[in-house]
Amino acid sequence: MASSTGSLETSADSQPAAFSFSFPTSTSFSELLQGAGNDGGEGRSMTGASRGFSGTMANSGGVGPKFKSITPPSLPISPPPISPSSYFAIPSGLSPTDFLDSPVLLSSNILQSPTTGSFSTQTLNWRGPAADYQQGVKQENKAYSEFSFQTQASNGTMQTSSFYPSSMAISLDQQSLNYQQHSNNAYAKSELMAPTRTNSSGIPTSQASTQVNNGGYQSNVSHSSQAAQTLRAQRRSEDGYNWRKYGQKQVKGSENPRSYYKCTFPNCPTKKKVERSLDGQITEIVYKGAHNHPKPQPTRRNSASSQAIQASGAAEAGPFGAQSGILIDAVHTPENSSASFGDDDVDISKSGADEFDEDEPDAKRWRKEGENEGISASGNRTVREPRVVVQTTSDIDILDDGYRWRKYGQKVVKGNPNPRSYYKCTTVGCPVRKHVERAAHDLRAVITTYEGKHNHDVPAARGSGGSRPSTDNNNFTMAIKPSAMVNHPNQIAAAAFFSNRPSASASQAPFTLEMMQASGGNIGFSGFDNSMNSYMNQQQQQQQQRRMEGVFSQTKEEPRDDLFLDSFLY
DNA sequence: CGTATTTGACCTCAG
DNA sequence: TCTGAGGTCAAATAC
Repeated sequence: MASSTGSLETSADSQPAAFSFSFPTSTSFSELLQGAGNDGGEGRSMTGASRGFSGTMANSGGVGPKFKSITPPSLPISPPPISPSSYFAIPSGLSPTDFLDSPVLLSSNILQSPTTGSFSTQTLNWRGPAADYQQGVKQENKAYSEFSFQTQASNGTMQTSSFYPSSMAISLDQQSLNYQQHSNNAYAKSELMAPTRTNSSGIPTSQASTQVNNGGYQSNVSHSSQAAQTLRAQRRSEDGYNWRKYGQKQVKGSENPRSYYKCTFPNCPTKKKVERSLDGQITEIVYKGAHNHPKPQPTRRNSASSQAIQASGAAEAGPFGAQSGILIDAVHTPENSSASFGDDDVDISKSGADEFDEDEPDAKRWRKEGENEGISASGNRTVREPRVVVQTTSDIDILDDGYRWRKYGQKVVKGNPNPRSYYKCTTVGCPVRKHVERAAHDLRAVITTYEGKHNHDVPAARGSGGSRPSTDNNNFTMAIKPSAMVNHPNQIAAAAFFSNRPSASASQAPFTLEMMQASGGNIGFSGFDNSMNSYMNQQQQQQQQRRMEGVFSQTKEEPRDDLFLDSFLY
């Protein structure tokens, strides 16, 4: 779509409803795609900025994103999304908003994907390191089941690794709040500062790097014909992490081959699968598991960048770590310069399909995501922006992320007796939505799914006298048990920014100071114990929940797209 | 020569 | 229990 407007169609199913929406950004997805073009890197990101529900946007096809039944076209994806959940703290003095202002967010609205290196990744983290912490080292299984992009903090081992910035070297024990905050802050800063990062070869890695001007992905690096080596290099560093391809398969229902990658870091359970169109464009990226280590240092950087890196590294080391680091380098490096990163960052949103695909258990998502992708409403496969899907674990609680939300629907979805409430950002023109639900297996676990990217700053923090949330040790926002999937890079990013502590999972919505206070301050540290519960006791959680709800309820008004949703929901 | 990718076979699991 | 699809393994191959 050339225009920023897209229409969603529900799937054939029963609800024919369709609706249209416009994206805030001027760049069309298709444009983004083109820009992204072919760099082979998974890194490309596309992003769609805001797609609400995801639909895919049909690019050229003109088909709008589809919702549920149709294959989820993934919307925009940007480069790897950041992990939604990354938790990191915002340095004092900085507010989430600041991050928003950062090139990364602003520019393209695109977040990189966690894995790919795109912002998203960083921003979003999947489960935070917390997960790891919690369970000690968590079993891959769990990790996997949860979701992907996490930036986890690191485990002790990793931290000591030479790869990481000195700042990163922290022992597990240190994962105390301070540490986390420290790292988080660093992380956050780094992100702010460095929107892009470079790959080992000095090329901006990840999508971001590859992207170019249009905000879309750039394919500088790899235009279709790039050498395999180039591709390899990119893969390794796209999102700042190193990946090893361990399989490729043709997925039924899709003409696009799906490639499977594993993080090469020892014992890191993170995996990602990338689906590319025949022309090499990434149509979908799904991350699974959280990195349990900081992001590897880029091979080259200038002094300025090195600082950034360090910061990032620290951040990465933190809970969220993993993904985050990506951006940093880029910023400082010439290569990175502005440009590109937008796309990467932006990205991701998950396609609406996912979101609304409520019927599908998260557990299956990893598996099913690939299917359907790229199919336009008409049934034709279209090139779409890759979408990045983050799968998170269910350990997390939902928190306030600093934005104001209006509840526009609620529904009990299949497989979970707990109602899923649906919220929409109350800012006019902001397409971001999220839905929250408590896990069927554990009420303490909240699954939050974000969709779309905020096209505005974070409103004044509630309870903070109108000031933005800060990250001071005393006042920092943290994400608590976010669970679920975060699709949107943006959101993820936002979440990440808010959160300080690595929580068990990644995606989470961060919560505000107010919430923290409410929780009695325990929250921060709790994540290390058991996987599911770590954080706070139920009461606390309930309190938070109430607060959140209260917050939500405060915002009102809202448009009608909701109606659209409502039609689905009810 | 070392490392990463390719690719067919095998494994796992949901229906 | 069977079947099929997705995911993973690992030897072969490429870089």
